[in-house]
Amino acid sequence: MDHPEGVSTLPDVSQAEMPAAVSRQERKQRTRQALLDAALELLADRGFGSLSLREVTKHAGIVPTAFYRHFTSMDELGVALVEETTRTLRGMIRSARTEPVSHHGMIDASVRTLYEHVRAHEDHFRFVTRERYAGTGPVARAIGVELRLFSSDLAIDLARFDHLREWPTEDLHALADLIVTAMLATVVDLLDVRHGDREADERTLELARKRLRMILVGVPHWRPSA
Amino acid sequence: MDHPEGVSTLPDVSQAEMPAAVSRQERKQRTRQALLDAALELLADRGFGSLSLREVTKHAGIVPTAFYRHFTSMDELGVALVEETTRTLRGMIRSARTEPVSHHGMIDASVRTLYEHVRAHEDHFRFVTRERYAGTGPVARAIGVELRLFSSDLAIDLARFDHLREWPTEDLHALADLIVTAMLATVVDLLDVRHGDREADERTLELARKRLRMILVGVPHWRPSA
DNA sequence: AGTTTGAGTGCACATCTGTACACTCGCTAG
DNA sequence: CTAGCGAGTGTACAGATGTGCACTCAAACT
Repeated sequence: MDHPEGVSTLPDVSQAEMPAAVSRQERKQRTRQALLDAALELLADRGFGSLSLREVTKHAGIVPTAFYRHFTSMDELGVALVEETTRTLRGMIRSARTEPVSHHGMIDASVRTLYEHVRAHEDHFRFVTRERYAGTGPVARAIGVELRLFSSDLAIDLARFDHLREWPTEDLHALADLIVTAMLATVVDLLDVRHGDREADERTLELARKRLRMILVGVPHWRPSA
Repeated sequence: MDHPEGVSTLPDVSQAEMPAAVSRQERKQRTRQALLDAALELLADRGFGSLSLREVTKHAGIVPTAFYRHFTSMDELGVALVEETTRTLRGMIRSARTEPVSHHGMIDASVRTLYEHVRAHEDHFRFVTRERYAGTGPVARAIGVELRLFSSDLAIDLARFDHLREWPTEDLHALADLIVTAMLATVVDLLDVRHGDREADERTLELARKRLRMILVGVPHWRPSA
């Protein structure tokens, strides 16, 4: 029972979908993706630090030594995961920007967008929120960089609003950080809700809106500079 | 070269300080503390998940199997660490409560208190901020519970202020969470500052104050309920 | 006094880890 | 058509890991 599938020389990926398209690079990239997916799945309930190369390869359906055809180390795999997650995040802000920008409905729309993207990519969001503060590895560093970029983008977007037009960038960044942090807290809350509990979902979203309102209600009364 | 120090049957702890007091329980508790200290030190740059029993015992100066005289598992050690950290936190809020409560200087005082306690117990604060979101273990759960208690305490304290006297508890909790989250973000910032960089320290504290002011400036304009 | 207790030791073992090495064999380039 | 590149394989090994077992020997109890 140790070798159930005979002498299959192909990774498990190929059995799932997409029958053809067997160019060599395509194949390689597909097992690479299998490694990323396997890692992300294993990371559902554990930290990246305690995650072995062997586990990942086993889960991906290849032999341990083949790992090095794709990454030189686990850390590199981790950084690749961050990049993948980054794409998810960028997709989210793109969605958010193409929303109605009525000053009042903006909070609701943003929270809704966040909610849908979190539910559509739970693994990615779990990964960032978990590893954000987890140690001094290249992974945490990469996440830090990415999150700072994200926050800066938000600051630029914020600068377009009336009240904020003449805030110093320093204050804008502080506000953006506050918002990002609140959003990430909401992400964690959402990931704690067990699947299908719509009531808890709605409660969490209401809390998220309340948080944002609390932050933003002070904006018109903020005296910039110091 | 495998047994450099002869036949010493005592853990490294006993060589450092406190010569006497060799009652049996005292001894036991002292190596227990050595285990906790060793773990905390090793956790300076790695996650709790990737931390082996053998490493900890080696660092504490005892043999691996002796570990079980103190904890039945690493998770239990982790929870004990959380409890230890909890004492540090309680000490901090006790300090904070015995501060001048002028409405204006309160932010400065709170940030100052936070700063001093973080610098005095960096390991503890690094531990909580690291492990807070790190996985599904008993450790993260214990931290979650403790942080929620902490936030609730703060909510009660907040209720004593004029503006907040008639806020619904729900809103109070939301505000308290916002403040706690901002404080924890500041803790992370502080731990990132390399030792002795007073300028960076002061910049971080100024940012912390700005964050709190941004949150609190909205308080008088908040319409409770919904 | 003699006996018990329990924190510590050392050895042993099965399991898992990362990675070196030599290999197969199908896609791709000449 | 043929050569070879390279993604995959299997074997192998040294080191680390958690834990069981039998032990020592000083403090604590009778």
